[in-house]
Amino acid sequence: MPRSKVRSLLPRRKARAPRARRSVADNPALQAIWDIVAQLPPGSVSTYGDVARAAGLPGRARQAGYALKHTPPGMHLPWHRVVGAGGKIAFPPGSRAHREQTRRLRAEGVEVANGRVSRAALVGRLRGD
DNA sequence: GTTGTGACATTAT
DNA sequence: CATAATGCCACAA
Repeated sequence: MPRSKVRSLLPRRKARAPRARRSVADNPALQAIWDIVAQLPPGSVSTYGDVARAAGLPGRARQAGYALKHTPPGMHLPWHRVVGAGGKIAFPPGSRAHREQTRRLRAEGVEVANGRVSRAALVGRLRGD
């Protein structure tokens, strides 16, 4: 039996949006995330999940983290305004990045204690509340 | 192809 | 409070 025929009998898989990228910077998903982060006002803090959702990528918090980890050189984003669910800083406690983020947040008047930002600083939807 | 990883989130125990 | 189980999905190896 010809391969073409066999292929036609195979189970139909859910079609996914085409992803014809040549580089990281061309990835529309990352662009969307960078865009959202860029708009976070000073003194406010959002979460990876919320950023992803605002970027049209619900349920893809990890992509938000990936996007921030790969911001192009020269693009200065307020990455420090993004933390994990519940306001927890995502970097390992004591790490360079962890201290840096804490420092920057405090410089904007955001209270940080035990690797957590005060609930009041969280912007937008924080489930319930 | 498969497997492992990760700046995550949610729910259950 | 902590840990585990899932779900999620792009990437790198």
